[in-house]
Amino acid sequence: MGASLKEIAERVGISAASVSIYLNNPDTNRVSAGTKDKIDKAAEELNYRRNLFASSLSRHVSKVIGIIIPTNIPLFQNVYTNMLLSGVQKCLAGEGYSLLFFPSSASTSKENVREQLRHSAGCDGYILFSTGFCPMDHILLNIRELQDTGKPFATLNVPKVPETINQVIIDDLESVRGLEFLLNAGHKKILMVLGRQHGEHMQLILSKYRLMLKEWGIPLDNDLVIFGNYSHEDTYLKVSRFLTSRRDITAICCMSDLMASSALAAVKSTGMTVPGDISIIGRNNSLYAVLADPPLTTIDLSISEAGFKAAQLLLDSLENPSISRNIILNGKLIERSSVNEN
Amino acid sequence: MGASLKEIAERVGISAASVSIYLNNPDTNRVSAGTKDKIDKAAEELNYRRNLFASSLSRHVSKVIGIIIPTNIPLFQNVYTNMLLSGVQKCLAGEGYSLLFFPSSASTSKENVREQLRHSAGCDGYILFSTGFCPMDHILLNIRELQDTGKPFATLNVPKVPETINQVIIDDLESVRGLEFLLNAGHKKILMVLGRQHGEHMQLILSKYRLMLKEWGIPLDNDLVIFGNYSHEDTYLKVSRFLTSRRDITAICCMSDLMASSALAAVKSTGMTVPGDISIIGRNNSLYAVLADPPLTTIDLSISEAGFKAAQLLLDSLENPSISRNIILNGKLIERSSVNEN
DNA sequence: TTAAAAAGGTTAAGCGTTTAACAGAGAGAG
DNA sequence: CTCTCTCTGTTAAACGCTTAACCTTTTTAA
Repeated sequence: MGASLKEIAERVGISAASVSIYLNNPDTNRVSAGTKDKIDKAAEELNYRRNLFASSLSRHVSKVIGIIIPTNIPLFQNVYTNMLLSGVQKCLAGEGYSLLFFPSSASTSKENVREQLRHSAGCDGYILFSTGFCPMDHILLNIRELQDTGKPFATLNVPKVPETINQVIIDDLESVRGLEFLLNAGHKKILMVLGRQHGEHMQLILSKYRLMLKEWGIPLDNDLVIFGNYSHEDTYLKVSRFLTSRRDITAICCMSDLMASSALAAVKSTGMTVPGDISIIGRNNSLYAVLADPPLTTIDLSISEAGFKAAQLLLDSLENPSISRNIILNGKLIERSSVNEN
Repeated sequence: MGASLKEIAERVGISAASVSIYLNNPDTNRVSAGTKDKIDKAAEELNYRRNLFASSLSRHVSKVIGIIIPTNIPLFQNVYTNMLLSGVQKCLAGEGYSLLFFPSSASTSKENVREQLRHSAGCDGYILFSTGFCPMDHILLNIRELQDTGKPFATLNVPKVPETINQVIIDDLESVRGLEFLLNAGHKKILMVLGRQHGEHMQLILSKYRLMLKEWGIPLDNDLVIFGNYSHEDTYLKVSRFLTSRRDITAICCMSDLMASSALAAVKSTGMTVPGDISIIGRNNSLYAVLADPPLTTIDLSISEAGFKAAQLLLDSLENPSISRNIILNGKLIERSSVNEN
């Protein structure tokens, strides 16, 4: 198929080595100007393009980063993950790196990562994404697998990862900053709309939640916590069902803007108003929040920035594998019009 | 670093070939049961994982598909592209293929694709995405580049590609089906909110638009066409500005749900109601449409299905490079509550 | 005039896997 | 007792590219 260096070399009448030398460093003085022209011409005519794999094999460097997302639900459907990816890609592409996404059919995050890594040797490094619903033992196993590759890697918002590992995390306090804001605004009966119940992330958030209620002297009411799966249908259904039985809440705190938008729709469908009757706060500062009516107060988690930084961390440790860095990103509250004082 | 076959072989006391043979085909009878166990043990202990690049080089097959998106604006930020990607990935991952995204710093789509392809030899095939704002000559050049690789490829919603090329397209009529629906509902003064003005896609849509107006005997009014860049801010601004000068329209037809949501916000901000004063129709059937208030009538383009099919096409032609197929997908109208009879 | 340096290459080994071809030892068939 | 399988391997080349080391010939400097 594609022409090889050797074919170019033959056509020009020189050795493949010379062609390689020139193509990899056009300014070289080990190839004469005339020969350079001939190489260019031959390469053009033969449609030469360098074989990434052969080149990587020889150089021990591939300029390819493996993206490890420990789930086999379809990729590219989740705003949160997409924003992370966007940041990662922006940084990596800027430095000339390619991104590789591996297939995996395994359904548990444990097996899934193992399978993705199985045929991955050759990448220069990896970025491990958090999916939010990995239990802690799986997380630890995933990290272990990654370490075993012997390649540098960084984790992206994976909770409770040892400090010796390159990581960027979005401070967990942020998860309840929305709650804090609502409490400050005088709300006492607040419905929490969280993500998947099992998974380390949610456990952290839950404990923060309980702690904060305690600080404010508000009694725990387990009915006021809804676990969901971040989808619209699910959230709409659960919030609607909740509202048929109880109307005493004055605010809803959601773990994503999408869920906040769904909650908003559910509230509106009962005839209640936002923020008149019920205040709503989201999280992520995604487009969903700005497009909602009323626009949603939310927490900007600088998600794509987190992705960018994780990629930076990885590239750093490609240069200097011995150092490892942790970056903690803080969210900031974006006030719009979905929250009233109570 | 990562252990190699040779290291396993040494530890077990056999040749690397045997290890390879066993690992690639665990049922082989060219390795004894005892040896198999030893290999497993050694592979486990040494954290062996196969080097994708070396393996691909040797086998002439990599199980890697290159994703070519002719733009260097950050990836993973556009719902439309993400939905396409999602379908592509779902199909490819299901068949054990990895996805490779190449970097490129070039800003014109022409140079951009060339650069992405430059170091790509080794992939089994490619999928070329449409960005919607490529001019025709760039498209043709891109296709040419792809052909020059000698590898199979498929194009995904790239307009006017020769029939001999694997492609899935979303029928262009769909682009104006929203318009048709509004006309049928009795609207005559319809604001069109389109995408980028230059680019083959938009030219096609424009001509369909003009044709349809002519059929309905409605005079052309160039002020009723707004070109945008698919972003919220831009759309909101342009529609708002439009509404300050003219209020005689009864409907808005948008090329994406996001733009429709932005238009909706702009309309609401003037105090007018949807669909009371102005009807709005979107396109894509994305979450934006279902979350909007009122939920938007839209055109379901089965985008992720298009991605899936393109991947299927590619895999087919990996098996049988001689055949090529075209798939045309039709959109269907999803009626919700943003359009009134006029 | 001579030594050193520059110019313009070449050779050959190596990267980690795969695979066609080969081969020795034992078992079973005739 | 020989022939042919079957088992269980091994060898060596190949994939396409890179790179350290080497080699002429020509130019330059002193």
